[in-house]
Amino acid sequence: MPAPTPASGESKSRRRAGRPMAAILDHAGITLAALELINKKGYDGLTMAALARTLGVAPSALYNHVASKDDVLRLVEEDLMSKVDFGGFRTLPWEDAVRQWAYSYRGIFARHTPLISVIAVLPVTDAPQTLSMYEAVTEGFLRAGFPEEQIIPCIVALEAYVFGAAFDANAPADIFDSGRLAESTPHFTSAVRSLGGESKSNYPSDLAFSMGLDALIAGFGALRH
Amino acid sequence: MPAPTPASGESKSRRRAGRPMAAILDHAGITLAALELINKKGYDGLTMAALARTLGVAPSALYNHVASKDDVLRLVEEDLMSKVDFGGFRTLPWEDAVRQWAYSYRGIFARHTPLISVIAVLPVTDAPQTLSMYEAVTEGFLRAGFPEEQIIPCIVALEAYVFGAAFDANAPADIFDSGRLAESTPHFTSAVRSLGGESKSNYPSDLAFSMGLDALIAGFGALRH
DNA sequence: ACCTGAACACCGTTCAAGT
DNA sequence: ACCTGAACACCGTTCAAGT
Repeated sequence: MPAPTPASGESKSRRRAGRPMAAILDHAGITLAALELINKKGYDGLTMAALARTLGVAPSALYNHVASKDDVLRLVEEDLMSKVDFGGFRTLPWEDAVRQWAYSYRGIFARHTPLISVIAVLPVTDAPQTLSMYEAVTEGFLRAGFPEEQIIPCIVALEAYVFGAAFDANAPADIFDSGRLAESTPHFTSAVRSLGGESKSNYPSDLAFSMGLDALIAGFGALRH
Repeated sequence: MPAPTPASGESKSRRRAGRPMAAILDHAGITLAALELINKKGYDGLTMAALARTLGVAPSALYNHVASKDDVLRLVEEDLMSKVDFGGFRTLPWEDAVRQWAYSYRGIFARHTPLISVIAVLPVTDAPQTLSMYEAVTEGFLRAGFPEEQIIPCIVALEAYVFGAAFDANAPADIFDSGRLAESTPHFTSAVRSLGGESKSNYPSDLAFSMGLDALIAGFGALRH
């Protein structure tokens, strides 16, 4: 966990007496502090008061730099988007690039599901990191031979799948335990039992994610000319 | 919008002076009132205070019937699940049944996206409506010739896709407007423009949903023996 | 330009007191 | 058994007053 140390050339110290830590009150500093808070206490712990506390200022001071808490969430989202690995679209076959991208995308947002409702409805207009991801992915699809007008729908569908799967990755292992109602749902209960134990991987939904992703890649891949 | 009229045989009137409406304070009544509130004011309008107001009681009275607000959300979720159309699995070819189910599922939860984070992590143990849907879908997959151990992963993947797509259905039409940054993302901007106007359907994400669903159905359908 | 401190209008939840 | 009313510990946000 990288501590929010101030940038290098601080001539006038921003540190105040009695404050444990100095941090720079700009978008980058706010983003860093928000991520630190989320990692440490989860999204319930991300309050404007806690954020201000981390930064060593009064809560109201934040409103000189962001318009609202939603604004903070948008800053965090942009930072996360820049961490999604879409590099494969310049180096790998299309199928592998999509797979790498989707796994990276899901892995990051599985730990940030509260952002998904924000992203899905957020116009991309002032989100440069998000836009540069879309640009790279679009280029990858073009190079792979997709008709231009099919590309955005493919990306939208893949993203929907990734976001939905990100929620599943947080599900408890016993999510499909039918409990007392097992005897009234025999086929379902048996199908769940046939899956076997939790030995295979970290997330019980990993097999499902892999299967669905394969189907999407195969189906979309056939659209290339 | 069905008004929350009291059940038929009310011998002692529950109406209080000055209260516009009577409603029964049980799980069914609370669910109905919550749905009415959500339809009228959205999820921001669903507060314990507003719910109590609708029901004509003090907020604290609700806690004699539910443990928390999350409990209320679970009641609403169960009610919505009972409205998802999975009847096709007993009457239609597998492909058509999946398509009908997925469209119905998405249509309902597109207007209840705040529930998705609750559902995705909620053990199915005490959710009879949800379980009966899973049972019917599982039966449909078995009848269609799926190996038992493939069924749950297929359902999980389809559900992930449906939930993700439910978010998209709420996106504004201009979500992909790259704005001032258009010239730095030429391929993406051009791909968006090639989609044409909004003439085709209500939701701009309908084409994407249809394409992804086709791919999942084709890919999974090949697993039957 | 940017901060503080007080205040506002809410939240969900608890609990003693009533009937 | 189930309700009321008061209270608690919070929220996000605004704004006059300072520097």
